[in-house]
Amino acid sequence: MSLEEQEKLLKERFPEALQEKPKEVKKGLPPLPNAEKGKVKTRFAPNPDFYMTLGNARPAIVSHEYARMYEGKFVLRFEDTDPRTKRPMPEAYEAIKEDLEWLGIRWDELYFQSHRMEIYYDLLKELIRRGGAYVCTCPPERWRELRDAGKPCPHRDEPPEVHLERLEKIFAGEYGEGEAVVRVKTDLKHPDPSVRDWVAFRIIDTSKHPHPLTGDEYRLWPTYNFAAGVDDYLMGITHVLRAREHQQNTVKQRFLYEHFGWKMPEVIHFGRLKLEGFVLSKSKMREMGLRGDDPRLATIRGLRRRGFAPEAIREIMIEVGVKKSDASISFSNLAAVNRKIIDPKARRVMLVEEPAEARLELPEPLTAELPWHPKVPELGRRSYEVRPGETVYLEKKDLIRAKKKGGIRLMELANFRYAGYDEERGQHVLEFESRELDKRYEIVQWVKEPVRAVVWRPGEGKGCALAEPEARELGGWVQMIRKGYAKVEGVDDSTLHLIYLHE
RNA sequence: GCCGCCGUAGUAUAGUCCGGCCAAGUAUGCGGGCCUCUCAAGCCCGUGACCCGGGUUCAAAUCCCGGCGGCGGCACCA
Repeated sequence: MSLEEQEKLLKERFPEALQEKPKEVKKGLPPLPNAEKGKVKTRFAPNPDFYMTLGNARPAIVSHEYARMYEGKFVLRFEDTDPRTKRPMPEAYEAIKEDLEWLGIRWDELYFQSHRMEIYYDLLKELIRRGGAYVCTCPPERWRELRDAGKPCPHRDEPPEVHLERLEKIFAGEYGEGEAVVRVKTDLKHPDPSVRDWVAFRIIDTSKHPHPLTGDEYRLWPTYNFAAGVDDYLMGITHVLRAREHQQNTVKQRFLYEHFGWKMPEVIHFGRLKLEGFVLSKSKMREMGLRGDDPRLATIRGLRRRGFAPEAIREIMIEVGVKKSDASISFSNLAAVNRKIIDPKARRVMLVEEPAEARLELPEPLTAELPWHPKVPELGRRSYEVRPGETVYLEKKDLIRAKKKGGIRLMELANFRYAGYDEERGQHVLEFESRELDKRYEIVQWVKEPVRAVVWRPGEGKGCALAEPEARELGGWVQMIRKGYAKVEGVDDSTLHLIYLHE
């Protein structure tokens, strides 16, 4: 039976079987496990050691979005507990907040871990009393040997009082960096050696490495696993969304939760994120030695300056979601999402990058009326008058094609016959043909009495161009006609600065 | 090396838990067309994927086993 015959038969006998089922097209993030409306609490916990990057935007956006979806709460927490190797960058705190706000992310609660040290110390003492942690003064190499052998260090089984005493000595400054650490008891036979009695606190000499917020006030600092683990509980976080590099940390933190008798939040790990053509790693970005808002950077402020809309970044992050596999965002995909958002706001501007002069032979002056946007009349219009014999600038390429085709149409102005090249004056000569739109000819942008423009194509460099005079008044997004979208940086010395965005 | 996670079109994602409505959806890209004083936007048509090999089953993207591939972790970083 052919498909058609089968369909016919079905239609006759069981018409209900052919009813189209309304297929739910799910937009947005998949549901969260064990989530209840009104009770979800998520967090974004950046280390303020650099500007926020697109990579950071993923946990920030999905965490915030989940809180919003479930009408829950969202926490912003700065994890600045390493004044030595990942020393916080003082300006990063405010920069990250600004970037989050720009992305449309509002937080219900704000914390700085460096201001929570007393809380961590109290909990540490409690943990020691419970026999869940100990102060270890073994030399690192010795400890490593024991760990690899799956054996306890001599301090592990000492009574809590000994450790509490030693802890006081640490506070009193009797131990230097590396001379003592606090370890959480886990499983000495755990297949992953790094899980075995992991370090919860270490000494950092803040007289040499002052913390930007607390100076040298504290010298015993919690590690990520202690501080984040404890805070997620204390702050009532129900769902933790973080990258897969934290998978082992979840294993480690589970031991902490067991010692305290706490319930672990749901933890979701997602894969690595790549953006075609960009470096996403903070350390590599730092090495590049560029300003935080350089448009070549995949920092939030870099993308912002280049012209990406916050909605576009949000949308793409929600689309990518929280899968465990790695995701590589293609630039054209990001551009497409962005284009849809900015296109209605982008005024069309005529700009010539490889200019050649053309003299217009006209019987009488002509005026071109150009709307700033073909579909959005509210954006207004401007007009230019051209007089007989006046010089305009066109793209070299367009003039070459005009020569081949015999003519050219200057946008909204008129059709011209290509009448040759005036060697003496170094000008192409275009002769007026007609006003009405002539589809035989290519429609091109043109400029007269232009203003200087600099177009910065991130990754390629800056190039000079000539822009129509009215362009001086522009701001925000523009579309360089036939070239692509750009962001207006500003005008100085009567030069218009543009950053090329995408096609 | 050891431990762990993941493999759906060029890219991203839906479907995988609970096998059949999947002859695999959507977006973007790409090709073509329509519309349009931009090569933009909009509209229409087309293109293109279940990592490989076995097994279970009437039926496998989905369950099982084995390969292969990618990624992550193995810090007194976060």
